[in-house]
Amino acid sequence: MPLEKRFNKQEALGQALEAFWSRGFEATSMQDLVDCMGINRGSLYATFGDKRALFLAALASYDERRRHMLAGFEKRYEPRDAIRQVFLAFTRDVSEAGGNKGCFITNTALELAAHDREIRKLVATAQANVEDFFVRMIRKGKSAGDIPQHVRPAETARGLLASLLGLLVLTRSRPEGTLLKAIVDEAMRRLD
Amino acid sequence: MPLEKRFNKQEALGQALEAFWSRGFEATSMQDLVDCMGINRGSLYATFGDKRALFLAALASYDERRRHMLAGFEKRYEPRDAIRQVFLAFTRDVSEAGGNKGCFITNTALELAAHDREIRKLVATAQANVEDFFVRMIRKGKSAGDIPQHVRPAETARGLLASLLGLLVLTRSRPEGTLLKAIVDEAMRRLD
DNA sequence: GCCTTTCTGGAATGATCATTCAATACACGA
DNA sequence: TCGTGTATTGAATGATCATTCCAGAAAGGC
Repeated sequence: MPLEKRFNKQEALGQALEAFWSRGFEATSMQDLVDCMGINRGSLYATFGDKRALFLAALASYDERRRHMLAGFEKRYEPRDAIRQVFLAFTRDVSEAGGNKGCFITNTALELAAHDREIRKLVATAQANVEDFFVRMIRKGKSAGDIPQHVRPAETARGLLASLLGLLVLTRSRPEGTLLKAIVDEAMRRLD
Repeated sequence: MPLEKRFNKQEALGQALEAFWSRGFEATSMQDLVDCMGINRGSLYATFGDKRALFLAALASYDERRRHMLAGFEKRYEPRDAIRQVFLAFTRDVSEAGGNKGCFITNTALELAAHDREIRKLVATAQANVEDFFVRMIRKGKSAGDIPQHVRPAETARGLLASLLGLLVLTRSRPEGTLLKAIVDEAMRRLD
């Protein structure tokens, strides 16, 4: 049997994700990645392929992590609170050092989606997942009496998605806690 | 008197704006700019300074153009329609070839604002301008009877801003006319 | 017609980019 | 203990990056 790998693939991918998430695709160099992943150049190319493939792997890993988060909220909270938690999850660590990274998928949506069909599809699917999550929660909330009957699931879910994406933009340009909280509250009033 | 410039500064800046707007800062090379601006390298550096300065000039030019747009809407339309026009302005040319460029300032918010204080300030101010525009229009609409009395200006303006920014994200990742129109309608329901 | 001044054109610079490669280190099966 | 095969390492590659620079062109003033 050959020499076993000296690094943990998932850990290294996690480090790459942090770098891409914070600075984006173009502004992150392979040198940056070699440094922050604690991996050698050759190993990086051997395990992950080229820069774009590594980026896609990081994006997929983030997407999965986020799907788990949604599933967790769906299980742990009442429908209405589950929706609120999605919003709060992104406003939470904004004040920490280097914390205003926003949402990796949303950042990618603006940087790459318009010019890269594969990435656009991935991003669009991820956004549609959140939209579907909102629809599901609204329906559940309506039958549970948690959410009033006049709320229209599909329409409201789209509106919530837009508000969430807007929040994620503001996270990077105006990372003030009070503003972001106010946006969340306003968005949630759709469910009153 | 010396040889007069062979190019029009504003036109050249306009071309640079198109390039940055479409591809962002990092993905646009000086070579791209030399090509699309129809200017020589030396002239470019002599008139605009380095890449970042040119980008800032393009951003400022876009910002001014947009302020004019808002002022025009304020003059031409009833308050409620003025707000709607802002939303529609960004969904209009999405279907055209190479048209899903979104909003230059929003694109910049995600690409650069988190790591560049000067740009963050510029972006934040531009967003605040839109927010203020919404506040003004809501107040005006309320006294004109165009917008119902229960609408709270500051809060609703923030909500509208978030929806608008979300729309601008979707413009790049899911540029489907029907989705975008639906988002606009949902956002405007805040004023019913 | 020459001088000054400004703009132009493109070559040159050095840094950094993503990617490849050959040499070395290592663990296991024989 | 020796071969086999993979992982590691860091130098090397060639392209492209932003930026500088200099020789030449052109339009006044004298």
